[in-house]
Amino acid sequence: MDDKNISQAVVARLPRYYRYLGELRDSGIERISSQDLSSLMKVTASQIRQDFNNFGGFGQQGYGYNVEYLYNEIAKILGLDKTHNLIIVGAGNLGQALANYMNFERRGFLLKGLFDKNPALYGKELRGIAVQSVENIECFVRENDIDIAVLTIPKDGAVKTAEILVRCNIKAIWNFAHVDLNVPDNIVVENVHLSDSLMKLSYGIANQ
Amino acid sequence: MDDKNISQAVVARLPRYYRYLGELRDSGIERISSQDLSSLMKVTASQIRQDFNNFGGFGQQGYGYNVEYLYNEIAKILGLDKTHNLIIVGAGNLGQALANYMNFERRGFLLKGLFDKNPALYGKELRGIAVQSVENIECFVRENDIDIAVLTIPKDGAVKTAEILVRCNIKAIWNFAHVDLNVPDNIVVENVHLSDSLMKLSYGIANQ
DNA sequence: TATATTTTGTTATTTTTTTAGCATATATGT
DNA sequence: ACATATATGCTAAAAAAATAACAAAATATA
Repeated sequence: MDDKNISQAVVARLPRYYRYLGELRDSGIERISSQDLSSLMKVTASQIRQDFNNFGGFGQQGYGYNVEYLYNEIAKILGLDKTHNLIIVGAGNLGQALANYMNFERRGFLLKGLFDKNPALYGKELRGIAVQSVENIECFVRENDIDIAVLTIPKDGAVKTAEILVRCNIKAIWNFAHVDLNVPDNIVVENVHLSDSLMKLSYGIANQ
Repeated sequence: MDDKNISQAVVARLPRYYRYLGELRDSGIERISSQDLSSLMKVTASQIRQDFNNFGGFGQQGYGYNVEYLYNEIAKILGLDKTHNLIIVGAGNLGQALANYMNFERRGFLLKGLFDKNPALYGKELRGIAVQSVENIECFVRENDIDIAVLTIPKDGAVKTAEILVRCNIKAIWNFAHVDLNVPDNIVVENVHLSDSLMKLSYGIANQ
């Protein structure tokens, strides 16, 4: 895209801004200043202005930011104005939870396929999508314009599946497996390491 | 605990060190230098040494780090040498996934209770634990020495439940709800905002 | 319409985090 | 036992991130 050197820290804050702006919009608020957003979100007004300015000037002096406009601009920055086709690999508890939880569909993330290596699950339907064999991943991804693969399988399978997905020119992998995937730079990997998160929590308890 | 000013960035890296050290240990490696760990983990050796030195000197010049020893020390730092009792509030797909996935038990996180507001689920058992009414949370937490509450419910419920949990002197909340909980400073909150994660991924696609 | 107030965008400063450099201690090899 | 190679812990430097400061622009008010 146009902007080049946006730090990960900034990107990581965007979804939270997006969430707050959405709530403001839903409650009918039309405009907000960085100062007011600051006290609402418990971050500095300066950081808010800096963050937004990484992507251009969305506000107006003396007025502040138009909530609806800013909300939509952030959506565009996050790529939420486009739809993405995704598959879930691993139809166990977590995979099913994500498939069913597809609140994501509202945001343009469309579930197109479900895969598992356990034949007992083949044909089982979730949200109208039948589970099929992991053998089919390669063809399916190529033929159905899949952008995102969600990996909810154990680590060995995740590593192997990632290799297949790379061959299929997948754009991004949402990785719930407890392993670091080694893929080319042009493929986006977003890790959700739940046990890491729980350990951070544990650290917090141990160190008040 | 003893150490005071450990940055969040350092803490966030500890689980990953722990994971790699565990794998090294399991494959029979006895010692490792920061340099070798560096190329394995793709972080600088300097950062590795700095990180560990926040908690004391675990290595030896000319030798490196003893894998088993370091692994155990990090476990202590993360509080994994103690057990924690936890409850899951919200027995929907995600709650069930986490309950069943309790690989966490190996690390000392013991599931003690399951709660939901849907009466249809009452009595349903997961890993030998029966789902009960959210009405019972307060008593249960007080009487069963619960440290951690996992919130896998929608945001409105999460906010209300958090208030109850604060009254019960819960130590930590693992929050999967899409909302920022407002609790006193002495209560640890670890957020897992899956949609934030998915948006970061989306950003990655949009900006290659 | 003029004046005071608000509030951004941007530059400057401070703080935090990461990386580099090196003296010192240990291990290894001859 | 001595010399050489390793590799930490720590200090110093560099880079990145967060915060503060403020001029310029727009709004609100009288």
